[in-house]
Amino acid sequence: MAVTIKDVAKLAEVSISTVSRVINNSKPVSPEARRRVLHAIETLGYEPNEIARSLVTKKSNLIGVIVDDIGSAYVSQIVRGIEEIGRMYKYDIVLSSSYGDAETELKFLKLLKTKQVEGIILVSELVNQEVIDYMKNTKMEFMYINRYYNVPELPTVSLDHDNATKIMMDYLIGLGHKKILYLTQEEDSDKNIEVEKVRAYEAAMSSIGEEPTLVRISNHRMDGGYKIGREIVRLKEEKGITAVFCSQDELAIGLMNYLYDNGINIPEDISVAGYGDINVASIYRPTLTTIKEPYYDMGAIAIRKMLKKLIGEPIDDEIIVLPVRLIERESCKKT
Amino acid sequence: MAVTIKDVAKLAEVSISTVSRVINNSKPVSPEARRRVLHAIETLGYEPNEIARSLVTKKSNLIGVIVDDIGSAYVSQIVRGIEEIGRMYKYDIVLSSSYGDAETELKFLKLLKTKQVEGIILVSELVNQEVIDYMKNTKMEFMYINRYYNVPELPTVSLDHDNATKIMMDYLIGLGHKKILYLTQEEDSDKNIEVEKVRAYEAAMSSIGEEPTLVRISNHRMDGGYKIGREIVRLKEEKGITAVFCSQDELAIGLMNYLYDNGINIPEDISVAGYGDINVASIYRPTLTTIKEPYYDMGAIAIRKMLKKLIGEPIDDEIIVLPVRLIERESCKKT
DNA sequence: ATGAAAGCGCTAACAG
DNA sequence: CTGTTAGCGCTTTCAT
Repeated sequence: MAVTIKDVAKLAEVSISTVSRVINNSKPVSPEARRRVLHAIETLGYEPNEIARSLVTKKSNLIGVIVDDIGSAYVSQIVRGIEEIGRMYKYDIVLSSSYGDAETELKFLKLLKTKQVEGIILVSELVNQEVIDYMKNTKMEFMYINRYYNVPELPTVSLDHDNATKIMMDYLIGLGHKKILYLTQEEDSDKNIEVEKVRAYEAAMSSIGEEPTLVRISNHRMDGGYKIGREIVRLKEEKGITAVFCSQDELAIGLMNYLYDNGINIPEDISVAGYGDINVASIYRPTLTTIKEPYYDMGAIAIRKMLKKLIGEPIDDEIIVLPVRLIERESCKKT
Repeated sequence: MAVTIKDVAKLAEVSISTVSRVINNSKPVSPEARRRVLHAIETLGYEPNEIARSLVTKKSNLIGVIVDDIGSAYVSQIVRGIEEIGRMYKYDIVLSSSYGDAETELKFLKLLKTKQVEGIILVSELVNQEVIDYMKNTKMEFMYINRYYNVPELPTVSLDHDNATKIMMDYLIGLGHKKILYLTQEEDSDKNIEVEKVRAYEAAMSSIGEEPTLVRISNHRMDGGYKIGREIVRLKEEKGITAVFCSQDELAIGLMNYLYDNGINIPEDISVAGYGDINVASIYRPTLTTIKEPYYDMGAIAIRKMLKKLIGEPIDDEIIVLPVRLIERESCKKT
């Protein structure tokens, strides 16, 4: 059995209350008693049992984090932000991956609650009405991060996708491109952020008097971008597309792989732009011109807001909209 | 205040023990009582407090995981393995990142212990004698995963690097390469796995009657590989190097970036091989021929062994040595 | 400044 | 099958 506060008290010849007081610095203790307690702690190698402490204080110093997949590059960046800031406030992270399953998300939400986490940050890739309802009805602190969908009902940290899209389109147009293709997701829900991005894309196209060329696919991962490559090359021939703006970096990389494998050069033969700035974007050659979604910051801000509430610091209640910016690299060139 | 077992007992008009029994299915309960309890749980929305439960059962169902950096690609794969298997046994993961700081590793070790985790998996990139000593003297379950160093004193899941190196060298030699350069780390500790890899490399070179060409660098991340590119090109000219075997994929990718940026084609002008099979290895173009270190499996095996001990299942006590294999891709060609 | 005692929410004998 | 009771290790009144 591990050494407890009782053992320390006995050795130091004081009561357990006194031991507790020196551990927590909660009340004045005579120098002499403090010395003996400290010495006892030292010789016994005592370490307080946080579980027992939590039971009485109702503070677990735990934040639950449910992610889609910790193996996903952008997710791990978000978690990095959460973890690093949480640490500064002495909070630990309990991590669960839902692997895109809606039921699992809900299950973990409940499970983490039983573990007495003080708040939950959910990094999701889907929109789950059950989760929304559950979270609206429980008073646990909560923060929602979703790269693909807007869920205004839940507290979140959001990005100005409309503006970001505009910036990229302006950049491409500034480079002389007119026939710009936008590779996006299939229409599923009006919560999909692609609806506003598509709208911004179409507005930009119309501003230069061009017809939009939209390609929609269901698989927004790399292989999705790869598989659609053929179709895009066809469109390039048929419509004279000179630039492809991909709604996600993964799509862009997949597409560039297809083009590489088929002897088409980037950016000489065609320009490709991404959205997200995942890790590989700067590693891949040619490096990918893209919009930087600040993943680390998204995690950091999410937990910081949560912690402020938990700690009772004054909270800036407005919705935080993080800046997005254009990262100009090699994959797009003047036409 | 949250609803407790007492509230349920009162509403169901039974004792709290009965409630406990139905929750845990630990002892027979009359159908009638069970029905009432279940009903009460339902109407009150009762969820057991795992903290309280842990305090008495001494089972937290928590595994502490300390990693170097969750944002690192191979690390997140290991964690994925840990998390996924842990989940199957109803264990949750408490995650901490040490960011390569030895003191932080130790601090987290102690911290997690106070949180009553049942075991700790440490994914480290350094060798920390204090950690070794601490873990040898505490009876907490422990598992050590280190991509760069062997620490035989600690339970671990290891890879057969000697064999892996041999396999790669045989492959390269089979392709007709003779002047093969090995890009490795600076000599620091005899625990560095590079000592056995270098030995295997040298043996292979000597078997074909060639002098080894070793290049050592301190920075084994991507920019390290990039920066050494110039020197490697020089060696290529001077010694007629036709293939570069990099001790880590990161190095290989960095090097390929340098070569790309300087108009040198892979594999036409020079072959490049990696070690690790990190995510980008298959994404980058040309795709990287490499040795697959099974990161996911390493995490999965580590926690599985730990859980077996925790659960008391019979344990196969031998050291598990995971297979490594050659992944033949595009970056190496016949000379 | 210190100790005694109550109690956090739950499980596990123990008795019936 | 069920209720009573004693704790798990700790914090926190409440006295002194």
